[in-house]
Amino acid sequence: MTELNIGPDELVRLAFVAHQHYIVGRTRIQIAQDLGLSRFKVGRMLDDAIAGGIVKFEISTPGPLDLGLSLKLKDRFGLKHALAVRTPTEAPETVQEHLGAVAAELLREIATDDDVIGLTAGRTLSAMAGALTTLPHCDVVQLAGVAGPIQETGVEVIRRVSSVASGRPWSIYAPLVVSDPRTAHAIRQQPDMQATFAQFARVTIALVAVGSWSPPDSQMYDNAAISPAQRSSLLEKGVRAEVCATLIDAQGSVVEDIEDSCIAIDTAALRRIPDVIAVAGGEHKTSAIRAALASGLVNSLITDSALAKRLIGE
Amino acid sequence: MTELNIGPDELVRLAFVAHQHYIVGRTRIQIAQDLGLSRFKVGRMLDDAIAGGIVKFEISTPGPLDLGLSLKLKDRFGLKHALAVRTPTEAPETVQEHLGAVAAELLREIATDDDVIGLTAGRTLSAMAGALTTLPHCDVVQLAGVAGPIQETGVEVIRRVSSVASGRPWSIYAPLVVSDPRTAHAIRQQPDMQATFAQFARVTIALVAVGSWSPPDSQMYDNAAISPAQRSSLLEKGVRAEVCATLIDAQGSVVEDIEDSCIAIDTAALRRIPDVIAVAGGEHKTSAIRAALASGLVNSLITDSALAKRLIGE
DNA sequence: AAGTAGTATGCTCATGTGAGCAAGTTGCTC
DNA sequence: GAGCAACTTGCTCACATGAGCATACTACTT
Repeated sequence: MTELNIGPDELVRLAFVAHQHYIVGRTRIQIAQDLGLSRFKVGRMLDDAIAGGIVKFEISTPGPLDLGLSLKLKDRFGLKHALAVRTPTEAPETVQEHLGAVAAELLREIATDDDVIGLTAGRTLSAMAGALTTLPHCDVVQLAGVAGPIQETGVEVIRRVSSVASGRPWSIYAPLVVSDPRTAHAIRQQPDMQATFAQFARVTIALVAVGSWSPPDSQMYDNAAISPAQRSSLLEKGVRAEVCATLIDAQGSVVEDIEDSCIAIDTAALRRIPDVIAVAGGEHKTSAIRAALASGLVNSLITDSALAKRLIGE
Repeated sequence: MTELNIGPDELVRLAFVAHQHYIVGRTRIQIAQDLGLSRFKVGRMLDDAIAGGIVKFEISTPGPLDLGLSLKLKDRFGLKHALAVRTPTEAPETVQEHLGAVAAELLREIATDDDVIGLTAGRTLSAMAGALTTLPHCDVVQLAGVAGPIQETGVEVIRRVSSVASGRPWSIYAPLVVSDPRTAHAIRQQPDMQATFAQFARVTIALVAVGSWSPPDSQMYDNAAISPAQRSSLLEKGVRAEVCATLIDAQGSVVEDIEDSCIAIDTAALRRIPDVIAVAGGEHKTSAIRAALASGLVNSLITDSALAKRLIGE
C-alpha cells in the first residue's frame, strides 16, 4: 500500500534529496530549507531512498583485495592481519605474483624504522621482493637456509629487500637441511651463522612461505638432504606443512624430527616474533595453510581469495 | 606523503569501518568503542574512506529514469514535473512504449480523487492508456477531436483511461480539424460537444501529445481537412509544434490561424489547466518540444533521455 | 641539540540527527 | 455524518556529529 504510491516523480525527488545529502554533502536541515520541508521529512525521504534502493552504499577496496573475505579470515582465525587477494586464476605463477605485490605493500605499510624484518625464501617471497619499492631503514634477517633455484633463495630475497630498505642484510650461506645433525651443528657454530642466528631475537616482522607436504609443494619436501625413508616417516607422522623449518601436522601440532638437521630459526624463536605473516596461496596449499594457522606459528596471512574461501568453508 | 602510507591493511580497516557505518548502520561512537578508538578517529577514517574511493554512494532510480537529466530539465525549463526516460533506441515505437509506461506511472502517482484528467490522442498517449492499471476515481475529458488511426484516437484513449479510473468519460465525437470555421462552429454547438467543452474548465491534469511540424510528425499536419496552401502558409508563419490544436512557432508564440476550424480546447482554457504534461519524444520531436516548452503551454514534460540531452544542449 | 613545520590526535562547543510521541489528515465502515 | 484505523507530519529531548582548536608527536633543518 505504501509502496504503490511511489511513482516516478517521488522517485526523482527522493533521488534528488539523496544526491544532495550523500554526494553534495549538504545536511538534512539545509536541504529541508531549500525545499521548504521539515528536516524530519527529509530524513524520512532519505530513509525511503535507502529502503527503496535508490541510494546504494558500495564498499570496495580499490585493487585486488577481497574485503569481505579478508575480514572473515581475520575473524575466523583470530589473525592480526588477513588479506584475501583476488587473482585472475589460481595458477601458481599468477597467485605468486599477486600475493607478492600485496605482501610488499603490506610490509611497506606496517614496517617502521624500529622493525627488523625476517624472511624466508620461495617464489612468492621472491615476487614480494621484486615488487618492493620503498621501505623504512630496517635490518633484514634470513630465517632459514638455502634451497631451491638461486633467484628464489633466501639469500637473494634478503639481498633485494635489504637493498630497498638500505638496512643491513643478515644472510645464511648454508643449506636449509643437511643430512645429519652433527653437520648442521657444525655449520651453526660458524661465526657468520652465529651472527645471523643472534639476530633472530630482534626480528619483529617475519614474512614466511608455507610449504605443503600433502600434496607436496615445498622447498623442504624434495630436498636432497632428506632421505626417502625420512620423508615417508614424516608423512606417516602426519606432516602437512612447513614454516621456516618447523614441520606441522593437520592439527597444527609441531612434528619434531629433523629440526636438528636444519639451519633455520627454531620453533620457539619463531613464536617469539610479534608478527609472523604467512604469504602463500594456490590450489595445493590449502591444507598446509590450514595447518599453519592451526599451529599458531603465524598470526597473519596473505593468500588468494579462492583459497580463503576454502579456508572459511564457503 | 599521506597517500603513500595507506597500505592494504589500513585499506581493510577503513573498509571495515565504512561497512559498519554505512551498511550495518552503527554510529561512529559504537564503532569507536568496538575498536578502542576515539569517535573522531572513526570519523576521519570514514572521511578517508570516502576520499579514497573505498565508499561510493550510488544514487540511481530503479527503472529507466535518468535522474540527472530529469533534474536538469526541471531546472532549466522551470517545470513542475520533468522525467527523462532512458530508452534502448530512439525508434518511435520504443520511445512511445517507454514514455507511455512512465506517463501512466506518473498519472497514477499524482492523480487524486479531486482531479479531472484531460487527454489528447496519439500513439504515445495510447501506449500510456495501455500501461495504466489503477487510477483514482476521476472524470476523463477529451481535449481535442479525432484524427489518426482508430486505436490512437482521443475517443479510444479516453475510453480506456476512464474505464481504469471508473470515472465518467467526456468524449469528442468529431474531427480534430474541419475544412472551414462555420462547420466547426456548427459542430461545437451540438449538445454533446457543449457538454464536453463545459468540462474543460474542470480539468486539473492534462496529458498532451506534442505534434511536430518541422519535421512533420503530427496528427494535424497531414490532416486532410487542411489544404496544401494552408499548410504552406502555416509553415511560412514558422509553426513548429502543435499542442492540442494550438500552433506554436520556434519562439514559443502561439500562431493564430486555423483555431476556428478546430474542435478542441482553446489556448486560453488550456493555459488555465494547472498541470499540463507533454508526453513526447523521439528523433523528430526535438524542435517541437522546445517550442512547446517555450510557449509555456505545458509545465511538465516526459521525454526520452536522448531528446532531453538535446534540449539542454549536451 | 634545539628549532620548526607538518601531521595526528582528542578536546569543547555548537550544530545536526534519530526515537518516540502527539496532533493532524485521510479514507474507510457503519 | 460519526467513529475509527492507518498514515503522515512536526515536535521534544537526548544523542551523534563536525568545526575548529590545543596538544603531542615526528621528521627534518640548522
